[in-house]
Amino acid sequence: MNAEEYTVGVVAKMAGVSVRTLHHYDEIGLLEPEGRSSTGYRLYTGDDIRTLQRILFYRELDFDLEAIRAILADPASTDVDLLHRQRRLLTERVARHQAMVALIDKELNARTLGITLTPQERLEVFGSSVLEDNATRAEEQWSGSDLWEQRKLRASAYSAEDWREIRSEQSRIHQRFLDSMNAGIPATDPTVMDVAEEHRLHLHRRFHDCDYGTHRSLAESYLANERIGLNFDDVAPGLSRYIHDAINANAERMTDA
Amino acid sequence: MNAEEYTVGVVAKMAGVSVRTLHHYDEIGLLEPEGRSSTGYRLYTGDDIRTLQRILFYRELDFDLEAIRAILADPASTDVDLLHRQRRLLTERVARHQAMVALIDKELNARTLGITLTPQERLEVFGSSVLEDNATRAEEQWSGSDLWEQRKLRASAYSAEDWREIRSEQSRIHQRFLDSMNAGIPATDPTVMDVAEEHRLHLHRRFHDCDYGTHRSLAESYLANERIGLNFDDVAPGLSRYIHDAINANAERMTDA
DNA sequence: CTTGACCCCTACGTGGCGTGAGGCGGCACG
DNA sequence: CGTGCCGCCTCACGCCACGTAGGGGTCAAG
Repeated sequence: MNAEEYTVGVVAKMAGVSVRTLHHYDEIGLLEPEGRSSTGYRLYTGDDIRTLQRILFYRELDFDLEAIRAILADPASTDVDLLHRQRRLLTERVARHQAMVALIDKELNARTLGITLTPQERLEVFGSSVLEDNATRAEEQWSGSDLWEQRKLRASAYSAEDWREIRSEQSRIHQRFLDSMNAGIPATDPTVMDVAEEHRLHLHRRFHDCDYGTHRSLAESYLANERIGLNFDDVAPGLSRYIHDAINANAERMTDA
Repeated sequence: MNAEEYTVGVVAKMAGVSVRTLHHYDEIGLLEPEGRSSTGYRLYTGDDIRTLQRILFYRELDFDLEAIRAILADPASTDVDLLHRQRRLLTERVARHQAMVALIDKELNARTLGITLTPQERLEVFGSSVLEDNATRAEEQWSGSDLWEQRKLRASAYSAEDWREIRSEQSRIHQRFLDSMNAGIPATDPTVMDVAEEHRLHLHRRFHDCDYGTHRSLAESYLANERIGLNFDDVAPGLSRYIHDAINANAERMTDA
């Protein structure tokens, strides 16, 4: 049963990394195999492999090897803060990538329609969704992260009864969006904007501060998510877009007035 | 109006990159500023900035600088195939990142509950979601991509009238899930499983082949997306999870029988 | 006893910058 | 008119996480 000793090549294949990588980890002392054969072959045990899996996990999260070494060395340093940080980085990246997929879709759509986008048009898109993003990202995402904290905090305080109530509020709002959309009413119709306003107030009361700007960026994220075909796009294709438009129309109406 | 000439520092700030990066791009001839001032200062024009934006776009997609150079050089290579490829890369990455976020959440949850995961437990997670992922990723993602093609193909054929019909089907199904959840009926109740089965048939008829396995992985993606707080979680928190559970219960019932 | 796959180690290469060092250019303030 | 001080310039070396090449031992099968 203790015959679980593997040579580099085997381990490499199992873990999906190169032999050189294992050599490297050995060199820098990040993962030294338990033993060597009489002929100098590295012999990895099951424990080693498990350590390797942890290493690869953190590597995938974009920790550099020194950080990983620290994590492995001090079991307590896998601390919550660190994980939160990584979570934030990941979700930021996901959001950016989703926006980029939306971009690609836009380009593809234009192409299949035979409309080659002018450089200008293309750059507007890049400008607003990639670069501006890059510039203001930190700020935006911080506020975004803040919202999340707030939301979590409040959510944790609700009872099962509260949740039932909240859900019924939500389902009513949701249904009204759906009905309007199915009836063919444009998202910019005042009655639909009213629903958007209710949606905003609902979020504000139940979850987190939600001014018009915040509401707008939430709408963006609905949209970004719809583009990759997740969301409840399966349940109601176009609904994300519809709600998004309504929210924006409402925000404009309210901030102009 | 032609006063749009910017020095490195300005451009760097605008684009959210370092001055050194711009120097580097100049060095390797990837982005050479249109001109220089009499004193040797790099002067970037609006066009240069737009090129930079494209560069950063592709960089975000993990193209190396040589590949980017090629793309920029050959206008025809911004072609549909390439975009499709990039779309796939992006969505794959999004999926992986989302899975990783879910992983982090799991770890965080365990920690706040004071349950330090045993190495064993942790490795089950790693095994299934990271390493196995590494091994079978290509295959999985291909089949996933297939569904998408099918879906798009079919979706493009529907008329506005069709869509109206489809939406009403969907909204009925959606509403039934919501009602059941609000009524406190467990997701594993046969009546709810029936809704899940209808959902599956709906997808199958309207969008793409959808056997129980496919349905299950769709359920997973709903869930993965809920974890990052997007989706219609704002509209109905817990609904993703509820539908997910119903789908799984239904799939089990059907494949066992 | 050969063959071919696998292992060892040494050592240099690479990509995409970061990080000085040493020295001009420009301009606001005293 | 000097004098900071910031921003720009050009070398040029450093860094990380490996890739790659090369010369040579090892192991199991035929």
